[in-house]
Amino acid sequence: MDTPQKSVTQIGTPVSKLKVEDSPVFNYICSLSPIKTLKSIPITQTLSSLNFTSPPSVFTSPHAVSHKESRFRSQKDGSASKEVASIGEEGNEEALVENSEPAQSHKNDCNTPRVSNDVRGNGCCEDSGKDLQKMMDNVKKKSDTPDWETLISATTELIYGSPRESEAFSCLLKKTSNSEARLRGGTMPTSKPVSNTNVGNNESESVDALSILHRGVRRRCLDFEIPGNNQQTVGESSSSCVVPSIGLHLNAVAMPSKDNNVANEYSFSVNMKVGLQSSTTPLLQSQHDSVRENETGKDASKVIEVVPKSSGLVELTPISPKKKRRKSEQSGEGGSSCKRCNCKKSKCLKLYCECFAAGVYCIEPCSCIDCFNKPIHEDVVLATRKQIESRNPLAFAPKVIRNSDSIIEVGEDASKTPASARHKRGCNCKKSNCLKKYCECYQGGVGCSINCRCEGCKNAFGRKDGSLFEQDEENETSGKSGTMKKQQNVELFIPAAQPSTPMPIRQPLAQLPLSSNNRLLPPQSHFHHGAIGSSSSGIYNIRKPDMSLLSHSRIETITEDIDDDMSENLIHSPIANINSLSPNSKRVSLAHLDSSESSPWRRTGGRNLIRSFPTFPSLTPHH
DNA sequence: GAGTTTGAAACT
DNA sequence: CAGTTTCAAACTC
Repeated sequence: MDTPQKSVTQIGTPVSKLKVEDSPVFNYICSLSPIKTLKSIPITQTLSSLNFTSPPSVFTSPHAVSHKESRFRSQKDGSASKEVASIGEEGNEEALVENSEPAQSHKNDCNTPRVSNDVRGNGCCEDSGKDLQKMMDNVKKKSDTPDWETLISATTELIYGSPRESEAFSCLLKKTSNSEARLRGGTMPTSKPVSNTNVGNNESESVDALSILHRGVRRRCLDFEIPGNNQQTVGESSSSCVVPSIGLHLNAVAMPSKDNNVANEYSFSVNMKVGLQSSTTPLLQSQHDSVRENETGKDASKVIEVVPKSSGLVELTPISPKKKRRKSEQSGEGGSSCKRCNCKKSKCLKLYCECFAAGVYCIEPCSCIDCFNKPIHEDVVLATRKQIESRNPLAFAPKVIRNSDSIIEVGEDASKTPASARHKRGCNCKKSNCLKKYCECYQGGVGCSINCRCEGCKNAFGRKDGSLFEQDEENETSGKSGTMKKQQNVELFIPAAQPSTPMPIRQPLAQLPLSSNNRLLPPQSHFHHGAIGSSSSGIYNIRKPDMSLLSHSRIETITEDIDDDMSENLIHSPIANINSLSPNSKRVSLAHLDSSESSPWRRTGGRNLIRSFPTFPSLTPHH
């Protein structure tokens, strides 16, 4: 919460305010037409908007940044909508507000109520300067909303040169759900009118789209994620996708099973991107939701919808707690579900909470009680997190880590142990024989190792004693140690016992660049683990990495898919050249990127290459 | 859906 | 560091 304030403060600087207020044009415009207004206000705002996106903040605290933006956005949204309303009919205003709420609101307390209130509370046109300021104030109070819009607005501002314009634009976008509008929008005039019109008519449609977006973003309430969305929205329809914040995706990715890491990484990457880069959205889409893509017929709408979904959210649709769980079980395995917790006593501030452990905020689908793992309580979350980390620096680190060796192995010898990925601390199973998800190793799709203190280990992914799979087990005689490792089966792998259904081919793999995982396909969850960055990279904040974990922190996602879309997008880590095998055992080559490369996202021949930023950007040593 | 089992996390 | 308790997910019925 603190960090956001900074930005807020910046934004709220008197200077901008004065300018805005002073501008005669502004007043005039406000009262009359949004369009003009847009033109009237200039640079000042732009600057402030820029501030929001400013990279520094991002680095400082991804979370915070996102917050800022998100908040800002909500404000803007509110103001924008209000503006429209005021301009138009008052009656509509209410309607707008109402509509807007749904988008933002969540069942959970996450943010919703406030937003709506704020929106209503803000007067819009009266004084844009004041308005802005109010927004800032409100922002502080508000929780967070993810915000694409913020990004968009920022972007648009840049483009348009005036906050108002951008605002109008964003509004338009929202309403229309059409990115193209933006393009045309060069002329803002249309924008407001459009919005008004929409208000009365298409509102629901546009609102829905927006809501979807919002939800997607908020789902996890990960700030980082939002930015990406925004961008997407903004840039979107055009081929240039917005740079999405990976965060979104992460969430999505993360969800399936426990994979905090993933989420973290994404978020991180998001931060990096906050600056508004071009996006990779497609990736997301492809990764998680190629399916969904089909749903929307229109590009623009498509974009919008897709984003959220990919972001993780799956959960656009509210789900009852129970379903939640089930869903997580099911979809989770599929790899596309989100994390949802069901905490009752931990307030979601302990590692018991999957969301917290994963470095993500609890969201709507969570059925937790007295949840503090929300943007609103950011400070608490961060503090708790620190505390836990102080106790155990690796608490939020990926649970599954790859051996440094693995890299080498990957490139050269597929044959090596599948187990190159191992659980950080090892399990301590006594009764489950490491054959159930109670076992973290099993759940993570990795074999047990020396670190494990399990009894009667029968881990299908590799037993403590060194045997690889259950098959071995069954074959017990042959199974024992190392011989088996060599088989390529491993690569293709999927333990017979594997609980989860085979990963969809198209399913993206988030993997640790280093690990041999690339070759292995663990049960669904596997990829999560691999992918996952530690919380350290986390959503909540970025901190210096554990060197030991760094390698993991990067994500490599490769989508290989049957679906064209999917296949086209690749996310990979900058770290090293890695040849990874898809589940199919197809080889997916990752271009090796240097971490140094400025832009994470790359397009190659029409294919989108998305690179995730290293969790720890500069730090990545990797070996 | 309720209850049980399990093992990690937290606590002492 | 070991033992115990707490917790929530995983699992069973």
